[in-house]
Amino acid sequence: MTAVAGDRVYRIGEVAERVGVTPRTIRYYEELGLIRGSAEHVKGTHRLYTEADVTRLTELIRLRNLLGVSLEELTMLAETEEARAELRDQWAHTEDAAERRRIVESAIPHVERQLALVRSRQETLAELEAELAAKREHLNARLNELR
Amino acid sequence: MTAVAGDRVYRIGEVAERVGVTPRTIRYYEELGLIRGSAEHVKGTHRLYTEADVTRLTELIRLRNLLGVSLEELTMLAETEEARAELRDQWAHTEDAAERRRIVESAIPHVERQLALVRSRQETLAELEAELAAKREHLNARLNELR
DNA sequence: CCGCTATCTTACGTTTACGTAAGAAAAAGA
DNA sequence: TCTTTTTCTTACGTAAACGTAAGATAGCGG
Repeated sequence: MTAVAGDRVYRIGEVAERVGVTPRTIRYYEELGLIRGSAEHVKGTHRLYTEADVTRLTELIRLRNLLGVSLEELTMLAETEEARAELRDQWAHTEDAAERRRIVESAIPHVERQLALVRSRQETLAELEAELAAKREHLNARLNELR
Repeated sequence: MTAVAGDRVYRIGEVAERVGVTPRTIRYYEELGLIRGSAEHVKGTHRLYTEADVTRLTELIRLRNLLGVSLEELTMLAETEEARAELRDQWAHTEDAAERRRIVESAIPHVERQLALVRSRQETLAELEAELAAKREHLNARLNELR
């Protein structure tokens, strides 16, 4: 069970480059509890990240960029729940189905909160778009009027 | 030509409350050149704002909130052009049509830049939404699998 | 085992976007 | 005109989100 390949680990520099931030940012996020580390990382040693960690971090950065939320709000949104779930997911492969179900179940409302937030933002953006489009039309009308 | 009514002016406190910010924020924006003031406001006297000013400020705040851009980017986006255009618009009522046309023409690409930005943001949000929806589906599938 | 490079920890520095305090002055109201 | 309220200017303070520097150490390639 030494894995199906793909359990390659990355160091902070490589991860940072892949997701488009600096190592400092990643350590800062860990410090805030936004990503794991505080527990499973032995102080003084190099931090190691899995592909799943990279995926998660990428998602967080996207949420930050697109929604413009503060890191505190982002922490609320993402919670450490998912990280725990991801970790326990592998651990759960040998565990009983009931536990696995509980984990998956707890992950769903979390994704739905993100979805709701994204959609809400889409709606307000649609309103803004409509207003800008109307404004442009109005300007064009005025322009024709002046000929 | 003492106006058609509606040329009521507001002081900074009232404006701030209406758009949902503090007076300090408004002064700060003026300081950055995001809104007018530096020129037409006599130092030491109370600042006065028209309904058009309030509208403009509201729009700026919305762009800031929805797009999450920095005030520097916002300055680029909004430029002082529009403010000037607005002001000159009334002044242009007595002016020749050529000048009025020039003003309206210059305002259009400005609105289009904002529109482009909003739409671009909508696209990336749509992508994110699709991914989140897929993720939710995946989780639901796993959940059914566990029964 | 060794050297070199990437990381680690600690801690102070920086930028953005305002908050807040203080004293003076303008403007509104009676 | 006098009082009261709101605003003005100036300037230092602050929270968030990292940047940056320094000295030590981990860990990979040889």
